[in-house]
Amino acid sequence: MEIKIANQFVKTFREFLSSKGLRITNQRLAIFDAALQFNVHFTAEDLLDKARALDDSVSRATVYRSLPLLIESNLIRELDVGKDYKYYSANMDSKTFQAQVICVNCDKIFEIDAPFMEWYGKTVAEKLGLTVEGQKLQVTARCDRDCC
Amino acid sequence: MEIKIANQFVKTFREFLSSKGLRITNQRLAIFDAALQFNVHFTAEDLLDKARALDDSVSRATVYRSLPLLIESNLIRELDVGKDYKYYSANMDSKTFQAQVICVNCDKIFEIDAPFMEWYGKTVAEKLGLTVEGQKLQVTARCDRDCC
DNA sequence: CTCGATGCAAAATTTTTGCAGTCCC
DNA sequence: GGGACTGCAAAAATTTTGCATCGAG
Repeated sequence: MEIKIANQFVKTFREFLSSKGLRITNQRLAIFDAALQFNVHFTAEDLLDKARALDDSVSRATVYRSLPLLIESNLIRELDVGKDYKYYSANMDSKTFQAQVICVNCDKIFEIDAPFMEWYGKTVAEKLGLTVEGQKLQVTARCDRDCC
Repeated sequence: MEIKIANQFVKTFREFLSSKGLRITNQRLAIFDAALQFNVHFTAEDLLDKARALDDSVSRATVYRSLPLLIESNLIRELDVGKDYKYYSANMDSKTFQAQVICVNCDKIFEIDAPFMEWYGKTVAEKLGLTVEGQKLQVTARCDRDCC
């Protein structure tokens, strides 16, 4: 069943590429497959490693060139939590707005639904006469003992 | 009067350095003075330029080594809006929590009071059993025509 | 076949660091 | 005078890019 779900996403990805007139290459498929294998957030370098396990011809450059496509296709989300590198995660169709809680002790990232925020940010931006494109709420926190 | 206010902050900075057993050097003073001259957000490179106008012996390394001090002293705030470099701004004692609205058209950063958010983020993190260290709300938006 | 896509390595960009010399206290 | 501080340039670290080659359609 897991595999069926993954196949569903792969199909969506292939359709996205086709609709944009982009080519369906082994490398792009390997990178996307690799992204789906992560249960937690991953970095570009993590993704390169796992993609190479599927197709060892995948290069770092192609990973970096593919990430914007995956984001544009809405199948991957980018998470900038203020580190020098970015995190990514497969976007399993979570429709509601999510806030991130980042633990400074264990570096774990919790994502929690915060549907109210969407309204709040929109209201704030519209007061300035701007059109909202996106928003994020990040809480930096510290685990006392047993969070990890 | 502007100058008097600035002098007040400079005094605070000198006291901060002394209390930490750090030395009061011309370079550190020039960098801090330069930071106070900005009316808008600035980057490390902006700060280097302006600090060099006050003391041309200031090096890039010293700017980068001073920024953490200025942040720790609570006289400067760091703003990571997801670009590859960071923004900074003199922290003129704004006590309330502020959200940032970043325009993708003109790159302008608006800061608005959002005191409610502080409570919201805290509540969310505490539900996870974590202690809040800090938080930020960022809205990415687009100006239609006359915002800049 | 054609042109988009890739791999490689070099470049770019921001920030950090090692080291020898400087100057605050 | 001693050790914190600085400047310089090289190093880090992540991401981007130029170019020759490859391969999807």
